[in-house]
Amino acid sequence: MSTSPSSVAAAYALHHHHIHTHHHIHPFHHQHHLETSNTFFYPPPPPASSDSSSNNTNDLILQHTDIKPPNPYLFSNTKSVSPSPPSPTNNVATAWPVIMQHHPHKSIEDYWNSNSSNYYQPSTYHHHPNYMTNHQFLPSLDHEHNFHSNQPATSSNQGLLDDNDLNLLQLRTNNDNDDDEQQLHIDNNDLNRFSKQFKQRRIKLGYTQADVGLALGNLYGNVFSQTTICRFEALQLSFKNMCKLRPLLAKWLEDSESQTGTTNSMEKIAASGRKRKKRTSIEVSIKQALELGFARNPKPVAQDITQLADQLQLEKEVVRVWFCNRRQKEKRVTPPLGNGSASASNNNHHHHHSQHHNIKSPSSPSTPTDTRGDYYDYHYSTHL
DNA sequence: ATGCATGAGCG
DNA sequence: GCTCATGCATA
Repeated sequence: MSTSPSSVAAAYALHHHHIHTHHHIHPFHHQHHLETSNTFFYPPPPPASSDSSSNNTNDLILQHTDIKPPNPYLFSNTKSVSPSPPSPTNNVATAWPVIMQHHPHKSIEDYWNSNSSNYYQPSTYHHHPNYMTNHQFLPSLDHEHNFHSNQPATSSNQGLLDDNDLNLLQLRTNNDNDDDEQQLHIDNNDLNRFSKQFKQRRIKLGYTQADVGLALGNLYGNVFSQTTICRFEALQLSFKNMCKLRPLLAKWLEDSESQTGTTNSMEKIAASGRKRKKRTSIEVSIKQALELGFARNPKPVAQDITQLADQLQLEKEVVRVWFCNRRQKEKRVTPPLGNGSASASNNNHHHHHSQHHNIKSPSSPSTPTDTRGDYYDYHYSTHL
């Protein structure tokens, strides 16, 4: 089943070709409230209590109101049609040879204001008609425990499941009401089994991760990237995030398996907003130093960050972001392995002490709308 | 598959 | 500035 019925590759190739062929950085920027203008629904954001101090619940209750009816007005079916184009990523692998190296004491604004080659003209899903910010419809969930999974989940073929597990797609419901009264009980075991099964069946259907992400957009109004689908399958998202995505993916799987040979097509609308900073390449030795710093103090204050950045000859912003990402990593359902057994399961028990203390800058927030928020243009490439 | 990055929302 | 969801670009 090496044939992926995807047409994303072509779209990717087209888009990237467009990137390094044309230059379209001009000052006139359009209105760029894309999220709101393209959003079908805009429920009030959840309380978003994110810290472990907030709640303790053993079972997650998921409101089932997030799944939207199919979105028929977009795209037609191309499943099992495309002759399996080459991998999208390989086409552009060498387009941007320059890796930005460490550049201490340089603010991000300096980069934004310079037109050096440190910035890309990014492509983004944000311009897909079905794109929406997921903060906008996240159910409020608790998730400060039930963490104890140690699934490898990185290779593709392990833990094969048979079709008896189909019932995983139908979650237990507490209410019989069809539309909005359903509540789903999800725990780590659910997620574990579902993610494995999902991947297995996705592959069986001949879809790539990217296909799924786009199909979700066409069906339910939320586009997702290959990255997100990949992380879902590998349990590399937060518990809450996993629970949010699970119903959508379950529904997609159902639909795809029922109507074999119909529906589902994918398409990528290439567009670009502001340029994206090039990914900083951090040396291995530097990373080790950062890890040490993280072990010492996972939440360094600004001063600590400055100092560390100074020592390591990195931009402060890079260090700050590194710590942010590192903290997020700790919160995944499948946390980073390696370091014995220290941090791997610290989400498992119901601790309820706040851990936000030294993270205040009492004087000035100073960046309510930072200077980075300017889009340049939007280019909707005429695909194919 | 994953490293660094963006942006929303919250103080 | 943080968290959190998410993704481009790349290994």
